[in-house]
Amino acid sequence: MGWVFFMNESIVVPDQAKRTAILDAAIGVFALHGFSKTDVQVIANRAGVGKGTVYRYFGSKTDLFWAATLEVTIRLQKLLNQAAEGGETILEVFQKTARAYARFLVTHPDHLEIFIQQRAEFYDQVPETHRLQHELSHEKYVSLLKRGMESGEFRPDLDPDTTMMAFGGLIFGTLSHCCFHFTQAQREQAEIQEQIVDHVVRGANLFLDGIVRKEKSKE
Amino acid sequence: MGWVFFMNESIVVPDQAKRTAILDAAIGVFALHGFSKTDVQVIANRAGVGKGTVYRYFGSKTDLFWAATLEVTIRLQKLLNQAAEGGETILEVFQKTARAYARFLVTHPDHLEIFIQQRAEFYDQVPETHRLQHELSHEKYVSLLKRGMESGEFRPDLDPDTTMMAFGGLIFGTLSHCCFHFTQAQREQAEIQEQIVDHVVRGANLFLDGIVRKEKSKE
Amino acid sequence: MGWVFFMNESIVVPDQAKRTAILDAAIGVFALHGFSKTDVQVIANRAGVGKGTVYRYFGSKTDLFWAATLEVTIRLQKLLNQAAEGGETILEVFQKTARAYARFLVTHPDHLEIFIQQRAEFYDQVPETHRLQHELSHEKYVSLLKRGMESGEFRPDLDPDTTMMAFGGLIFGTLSHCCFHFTQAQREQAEIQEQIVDHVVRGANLFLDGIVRKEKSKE
Amino acid sequence: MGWVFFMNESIVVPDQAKRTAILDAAIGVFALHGFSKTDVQVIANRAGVGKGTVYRYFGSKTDLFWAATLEVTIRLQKLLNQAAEGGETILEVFQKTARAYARFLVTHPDHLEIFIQQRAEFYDQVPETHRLQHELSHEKYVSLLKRGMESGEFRPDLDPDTTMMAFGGLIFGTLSHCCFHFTQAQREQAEIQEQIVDHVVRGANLFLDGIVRKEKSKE
DNA sequence: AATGAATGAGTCTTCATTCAT
DNA sequence: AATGAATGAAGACTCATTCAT
Repeated sequence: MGWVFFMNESIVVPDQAKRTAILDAAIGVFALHGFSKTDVQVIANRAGVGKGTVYRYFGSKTDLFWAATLEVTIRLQKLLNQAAEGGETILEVFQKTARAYARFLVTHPDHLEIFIQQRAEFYDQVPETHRLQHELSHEKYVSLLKRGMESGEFRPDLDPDTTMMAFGGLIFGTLSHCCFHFTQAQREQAEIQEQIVDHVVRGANLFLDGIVRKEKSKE
Repeated sequence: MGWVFFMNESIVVPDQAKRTAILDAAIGVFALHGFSKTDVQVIANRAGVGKGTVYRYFGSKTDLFWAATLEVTIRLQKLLNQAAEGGETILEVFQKTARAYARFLVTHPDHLEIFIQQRAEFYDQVPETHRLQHELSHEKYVSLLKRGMESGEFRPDLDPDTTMMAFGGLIFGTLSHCCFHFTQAQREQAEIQEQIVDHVVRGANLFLDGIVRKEKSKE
Repeated sequence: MGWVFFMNESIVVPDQAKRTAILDAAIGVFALHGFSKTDVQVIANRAGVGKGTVYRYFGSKTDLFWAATLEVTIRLQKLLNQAAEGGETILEVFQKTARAYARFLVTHPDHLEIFIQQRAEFYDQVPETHRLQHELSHEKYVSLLKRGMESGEFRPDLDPDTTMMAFGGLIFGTLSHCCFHFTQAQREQAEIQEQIVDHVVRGANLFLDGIVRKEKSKE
Repeated sequence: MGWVFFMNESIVVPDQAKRTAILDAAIGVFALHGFSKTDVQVIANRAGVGKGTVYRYFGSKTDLFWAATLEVTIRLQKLLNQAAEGGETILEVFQKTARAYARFLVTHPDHLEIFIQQRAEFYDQVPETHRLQHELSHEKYVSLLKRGMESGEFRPDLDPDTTMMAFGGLIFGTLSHCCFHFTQAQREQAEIQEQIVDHVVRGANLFLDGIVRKEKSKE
């Protein structure tokens, strides 16, 4: 699920372009049909390679799926890091991150679908590496949150772990729901995304009352 | 996903007890292995009937799955209706409903799993009847929300549709996340559920500042 | 390899006739093409059943092969027991057994082939049950041999184990060779079989005679 | 199986050392896994060359196997010729040859395995060249046997063809059996080899009673 | 000449569904 | 009505062989 933020690539393959082509095809096809209903041959066809090549690069259908998961995660993480760059206050970093997250899920429904498939088909079989990565990214945001609490930006009585989990769940869960009930066109309206982020960031009551009021008084 | 609230049973079968046995078995096995990896024979075994009987009662693996979805939905809906009964204010109705929802998902991880499987495997193939039921339940809560806005209990500037969708997504998404990262024992701690509901109901900023303040001053 | 003599059947299956049909087909096809080059579909076709049925009865291609091995072994063992029945002296029992063994291998080249395939493809992976059966039959003949030595029918200085192994190897090895170089018609000539048995039984010097006695008197 | 004794090399290849490396690797791997289960890539790896090179030198997996067979045959034949050199009587030649044969099979289980694999996988598809070579070697020993019969060393009533075939079968069959049931350490005990050869040479009753006696009197 | 990446034909195996008993 | 044996379509995966570099 949408919970991996840092990840560094290390697998070496003969032809990086071909690897990416297969991965892109895999993401598309897995997202379209779901893991189980996907025929590896279809991925091979879409990638313009032989079936054997898919297996040469990824070993098995399952491993290919995990690679797709990783790829999506990496893309997401890059985006989030970029998005957070300009943030001056911690709140701003969170807001920018959340907005980027929402935008990512909404504009890449196939990437979102990969996360959903992973949860549905592999639940408790997440490889240690993936799980570790998630841990790291979780820690990163938790420590950010703590700094916000210490600096007085956020309520000091928050439980950082639970809050971050809720934070992630809120965005991911809401967006999943949203993706399911709205058309792609509707989803892409900036307004809806904004509203969701607003729900999450402001709604989650991260900040002191005074700050809330100030923010409101700006309107 | 957790979005069907009303549903009335009409299918007639020779032996209701046997039907229920199969359905219970189906829910358990689908939840345990996921839809694709489930072998109908296993369901038949667990239900103590022949494989042919499963097909006599439900026609196909897919139809059996939809029946399981429906069953879970009905159970959820009954629970939510019961839970809401004592609510005096609209807010209370929402809170009680949300708490019951959270408790249901947390104490019946297999029921939650059914929703997840449905989303993952059948995405856009939801039968019209199911979709309609969801519509109805959505409308029910939307109209409740509108009444709350009109009566001044809630902020008057909310968009009822989006808010309700967010509301559902928040609970469902957060709980899914929570179910994935916590152990069953941890999940069942009332405190965690309460916290999540709190995030959702209060955090979603359903009410005016005054109400928030009052509620806080109670502590 | 031609080394299992006792075996009692216990597997229960719905339709014994069908089981036998598949087994017969399997023996024929495995013998014709060898284990690796055999397509299970061909066995199913020859047995007049669906491929799935083959798997229902035998689980896997490999298990089917072991079942075929067992079947051939059982048939051989029955034959040898019958053949030995009329024997009055131990020598006669051995001779009758050896003749029956030779006749079996020669008249059932496909059964012989099964033994050869087993040796070639599964060498050291013989299931414990099969190995145990071989042990038992080996013991049976070894004790027979010992009785012959004690009663004075055979040279008393033989090493029973080695002799029995050589005995089996001689017949099996020679027959294999023979089956390879002669046509089926030639092989079936009683004379050739007789000659081989003669080589083996007399040649292995199992019995006393003038020459042997002299040899002994030297010691 | 073990039936080619003369063979002259004629294939020309660019790099003889590389050819031999591949051949050695092939013998080892074919013997270890069997023909069907052998992956050509593994042979290439063990030989330290690319897979393409294997195909450049040997054309196909099957052809490589035949080349391995040939190589093993040549090595065996050389050994047998050397071993026979010192023999003064025909009997001695046979005995020395048989002993060398036994020693070869016992000390080179992988070479033996090649013969077994050939028999199991290619039965009746032996290339004409190989078959011819076998014919030649068979003739060689048959004519030797005839000379022994004419010179009075052996019984004059033997059928040379059958006897030679039995002779080969006896050694090969017994040794195969022996290799299967004994450990390598046990097999290498000179005593066991001697016993087998004894069974074969003396047991096969190749000679007149008088000759046996003479032989003994020498000791 | 040597290589090893790419290929796809070939097979095992599973399991939803049917249907005779 | 209930059963479970039979079926065969579907799909993952392997590996001999080819061929561009």
